[in-house]
Amino acid sequence: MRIETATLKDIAKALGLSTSTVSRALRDRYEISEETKKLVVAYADKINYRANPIARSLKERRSYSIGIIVSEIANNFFSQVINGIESIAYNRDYHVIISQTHESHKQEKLTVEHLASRSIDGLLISLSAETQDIRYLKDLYEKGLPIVFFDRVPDDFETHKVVVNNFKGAFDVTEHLIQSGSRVIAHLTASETLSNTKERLEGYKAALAKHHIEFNPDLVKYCQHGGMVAEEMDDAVKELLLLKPEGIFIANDRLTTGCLTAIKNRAPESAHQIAIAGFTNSNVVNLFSPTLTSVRQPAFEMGKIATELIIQMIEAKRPITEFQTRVLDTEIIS
Amino acid sequence: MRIETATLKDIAKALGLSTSTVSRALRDRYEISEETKKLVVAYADKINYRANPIARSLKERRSYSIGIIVSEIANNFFSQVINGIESIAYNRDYHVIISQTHESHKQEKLTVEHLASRSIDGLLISLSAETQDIRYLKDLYEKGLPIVFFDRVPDDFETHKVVVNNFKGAFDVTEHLIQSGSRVIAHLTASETLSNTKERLEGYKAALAKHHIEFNPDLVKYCQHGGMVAEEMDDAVKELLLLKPEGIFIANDRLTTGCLTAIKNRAPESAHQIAIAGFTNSNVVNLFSPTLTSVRQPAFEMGKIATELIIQMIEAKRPITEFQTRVLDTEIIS
DNA sequence: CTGAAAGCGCTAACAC
DNA sequence: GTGTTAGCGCTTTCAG
Repeated sequence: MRIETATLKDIAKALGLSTSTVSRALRDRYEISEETKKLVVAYADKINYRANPIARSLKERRSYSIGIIVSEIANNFFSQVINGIESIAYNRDYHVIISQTHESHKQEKLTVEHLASRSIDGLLISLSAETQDIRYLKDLYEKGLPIVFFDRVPDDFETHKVVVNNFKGAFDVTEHLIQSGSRVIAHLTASETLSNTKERLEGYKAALAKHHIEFNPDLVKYCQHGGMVAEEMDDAVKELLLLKPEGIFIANDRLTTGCLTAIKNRAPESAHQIAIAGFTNSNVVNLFSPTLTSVRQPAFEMGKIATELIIQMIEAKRPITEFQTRVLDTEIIS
Repeated sequence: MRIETATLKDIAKALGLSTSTVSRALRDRYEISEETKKLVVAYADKINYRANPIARSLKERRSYSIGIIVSEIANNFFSQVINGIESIAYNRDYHVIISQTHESHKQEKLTVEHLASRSIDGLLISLSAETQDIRYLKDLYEKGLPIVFFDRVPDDFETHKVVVNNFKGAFDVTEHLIQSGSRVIAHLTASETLSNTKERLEGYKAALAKHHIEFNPDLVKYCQHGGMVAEEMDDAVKELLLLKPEGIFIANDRLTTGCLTAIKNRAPESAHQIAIAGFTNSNVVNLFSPTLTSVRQPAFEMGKIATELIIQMIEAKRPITEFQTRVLDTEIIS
């Protein structure tokens, strides 16, 4: 439903000018006399004129808006990233359009293509857990859509990326568990295909190696659905508990809370004996019991940086050829 | 950035037809012969044609999208509502545009007006905590923008609304605290101006009255920032603890977790003596310690209903004159 | 059944 | 310095 609003034509008619003069006056172009500008601006203000962004988009083939794709907004990490994005975008006069994939590749592709047809100026995306094939993103990119990846990034795509040092985060927290006295440390992780879970697994292994603890593959459990399916986590926890771990390192947000729940339900007595650590950006970890050592990602910061990069790409005069991968440090809170 | 895509013109040229014929064929109009339709559809499929939604919006003065305004997406309640909204909207071929107010009235007005200028077909809105003046919404509404309020609704606005039974939710949970043995029950709440906190206060009072407990205004603490400012909550908790409450009933999500934190920090020894209950849609309350009795709102359901109502308004042939206020029940989880 | 043409609101050559 | 005009991609009268 379009609401009746004043148009350039209305202003032009009222002031006895042409629409182009009005348009130019409002955009403060040098060709227009100060007098006319004042006149036009004053009248536009008075009638509370707002340029129609749709018409503008159609004409200019851009929309002054940035598309954001995340798997779930009901996830502290992503909502914090989004806040970071907005904090920069609005100051630079960009709007943002947020979309969720719910971890579905199909949904992701559909949404991205829809955003593209809406003339978004750039795309900030964290890939869905399912996504393998990024051909469709490459196509859009090659046609000129600026893309910056964050968090879950593909390795075969040349553009700006913003990630955390997953290896180091995992290494440090695993070492933390070791230093707190655990030697038998389990690792609960998501699908092997995600870049960041791979890196976290490597960090875990490296910390074990450093402390001369032999890596035991049985202590690593994969949850393909990355914490979206309670049963899967419960099964994994059940099997893990049989191995009597002294510590558990969990690779992502949803798995962390899901696994905590499973342990609490399954083995309330031993829950407090096992040292649990995991990646999460929850704001309420301090309330958890059993207590949790959390690996926190600088989500807000990540959003800010990604946005600066995408705006830089959007506003670049000539195609960018030098791309950066910004790696941020995680923080351990225990 | 507009990506190069095929247009109606391209199809028309390729097939030796006019754009209007192609347009009609794709929209399956009766005037076009089956033959031509097949031809056009086949070709459109082949080249993966997608109508440009911007051009369509400009022409039709609508966008097949629904605007959503919430205070924070980093809030389980709202993100669940949004999921409910999407679940209906996408099936009915509407896109959604999500915006946050961060509880700022100014931001709210700005965003709503921007969405309106983007030709959204309808608006789903939960008012910001600051919002008093809804004149600007009335104006848009009168100009023809369908609006459905949810959660935080104004009382002087005739349209569909979806809310929870705040009175009953508060009454029940307060009674629950009483029945668990508390007689001195504090109430921590947000700004008095929000409709739902008012109702929750009333429910609390009514439960006390029913059980012949005298209402003590000192036991009610208001946090103007509704849980956005830690200090405010901490002060309120500090004062409350002096009054030795046996139970505390907290009126909203952020306050609930914030207050739990404050109690835990301030009085770890007594935290487990006090029965705490509060409104929250957190998915991880089961992990909390001290334990919490939560009043949960049917957020997903709320989103679904609001969306059905807004689509009904959007697609109504004639102006709607009969409005409903749907009241959903909360659920107590302890 | 199909085509020509106007127009949604805006911007930007190109006149003058 | 200002106006005229074309056109972004689409839908939709109005003609034929």
